[in-house]
Amino acid sequence: MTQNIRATSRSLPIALLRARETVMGPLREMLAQSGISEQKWRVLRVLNERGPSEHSSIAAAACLLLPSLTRMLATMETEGLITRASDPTDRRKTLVTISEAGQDLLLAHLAQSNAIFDRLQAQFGRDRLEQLLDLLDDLQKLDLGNKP
Amino acid sequence: MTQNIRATSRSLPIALLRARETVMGPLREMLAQSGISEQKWRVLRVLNERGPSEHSSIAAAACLLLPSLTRMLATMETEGLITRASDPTDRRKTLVTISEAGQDLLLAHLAQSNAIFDRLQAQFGRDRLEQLLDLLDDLQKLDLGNKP
DNA sequence: TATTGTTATACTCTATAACTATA
DNA sequence: TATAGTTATAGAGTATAACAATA
Repeated sequence: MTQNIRATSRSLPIALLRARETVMGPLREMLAQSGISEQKWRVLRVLNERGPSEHSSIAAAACLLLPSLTRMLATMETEGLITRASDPTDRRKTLVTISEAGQDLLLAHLAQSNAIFDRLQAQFGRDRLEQLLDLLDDLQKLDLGNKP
Repeated sequence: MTQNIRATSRSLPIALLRARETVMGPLREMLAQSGISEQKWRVLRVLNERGPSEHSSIAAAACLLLPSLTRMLATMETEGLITRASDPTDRRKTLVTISEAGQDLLLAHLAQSNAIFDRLQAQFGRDRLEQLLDLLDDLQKLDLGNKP
């Protein structure tokens, strides 16, 4: 066993991934029923939260690369989940908007999604969950010299 | 804007992912130099920590599916990073061991990896980082009724 | 009959670069 | 010349199911 290497449970990337896999377990059942991928779910959540948005801004918020997003949005448009229109003030930009059907999809799974969150909160503790979310939010805001 | 839906920054799966992307930024440069994928890196870390391990155990610890792992290990064996041998006490099982070359690869990037961690620790605060790692470790241990 | 792992298959996302169009 | 987004392409990982070997 090599020395000086941090335990994997104290490796932040690995710890974040393991925690995420634990949380995603029950959510994946829900997503399977909804018929959309985890990535598309994030895009809908971001659009619902921010309103009409540019591709770059969606990609950053949903943790996706622009080329991935481009193709996903094309599919989502044919599925009627979003609409696209070019920005009149700068025609290089495209503004993406969540459709009624997209909002309905989010709402249709809201109860189930909240139930999963509540169960997690009950097991983990409300205060500690808030504390964790605060720490994660601060971490995400750090500038580590990437994201150029 | 639909009501009653949690802000994405308070969605645990999204918050975990965004935090992870922030942390992975500088690490990806390191991995690009090492020539192996993020997934293979996790497998090496797990093997280095646990010693000879079965596929199922590696898959769970490195957050990979068994079929993905099977093919990755085949590649890693030809690359000389690991060795495989069937368990003499139960010949269904395969024991995977990190090779010298695999350990050397981890060690070759240890200084760089530690520097990245130290920079993060300096910006985020040592205590808060420890607190975060503790919370993540506890979260990962929860039984949410998945992982059957 | 249950467990461990492999193979097969289809699909999605990732990653990089080259390209278009607008500014 | 820089920016926003698209297209092209290759490849890697994901997800499911079906299968083999062993227990």
